[in-house]
Amino acid sequence: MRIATWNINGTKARIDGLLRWLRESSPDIVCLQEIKCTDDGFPADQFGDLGYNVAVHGQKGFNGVALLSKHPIEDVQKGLPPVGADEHARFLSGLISTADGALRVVSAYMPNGNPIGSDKFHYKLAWLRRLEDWAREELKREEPLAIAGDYNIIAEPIDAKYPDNWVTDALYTPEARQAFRRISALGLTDALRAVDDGGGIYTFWDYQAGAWQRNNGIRIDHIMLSPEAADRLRLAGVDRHVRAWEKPSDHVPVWVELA
DNA sequence: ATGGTTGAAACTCAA
Repeated sequence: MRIATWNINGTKARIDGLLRWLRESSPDIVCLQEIKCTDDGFPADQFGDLGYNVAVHGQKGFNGVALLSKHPIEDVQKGLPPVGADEHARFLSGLISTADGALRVVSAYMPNGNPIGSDKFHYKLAWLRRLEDWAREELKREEPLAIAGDYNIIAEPIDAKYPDNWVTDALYTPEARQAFRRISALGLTDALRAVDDGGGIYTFWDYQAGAWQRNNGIRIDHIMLSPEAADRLRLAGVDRHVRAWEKPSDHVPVWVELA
């Protein structure tokens, strides 16, 4: 079973590429971030035509996350507890029932947090604390769980082509990297790192300054697996070729294959 | 040091 995550940076602007990618890679479950539209504006019918059930937690203009699944989606949770703690649509969770049992899947869009030291930076760190609290409780269930999305964290130097360029960016601060380590230490496995820790694998290339052409990328989109899900991990990868398509997102899909 | 680009929606912000 294939689970993928993709920050599409706008549903309307990306619909052609998104449908093309869904047809070619046909993942069972897809976590989308930055859909940048309301629930009503999300083209659920077009995904339904490809055999997907849809859950959406949208917002006008910014943020917004969604789940697509060829299997039924149950027990949908919109927003990271405490739900009243922010107005941003950044967290959506669903229980996916498959032939091999239930699997909880989270589509998450972590705050960017720039500039360092600003209100946005403190919001980022507080949000990551809330995610850590949520994950700690959820892991007590000892069930298959995948927390997938745009973490907006460069966890290690090997996750950037030029790590020195990022030392003044919120994505590579000691605080953000520590938050990632705390979440990992709960018992979650970074699937791509587990399959290939050689570095040089990126999931985001800025639109500016020819970053894609220079392969000036960073790895910030992650699929984190509970022990019960990690036991079933067979493959993980990045669909970097879609970054060369017309009107691309600045992110590319990341995926895992579970037995 | 600066500027470089994109999306959504509004004449600017977030990334």
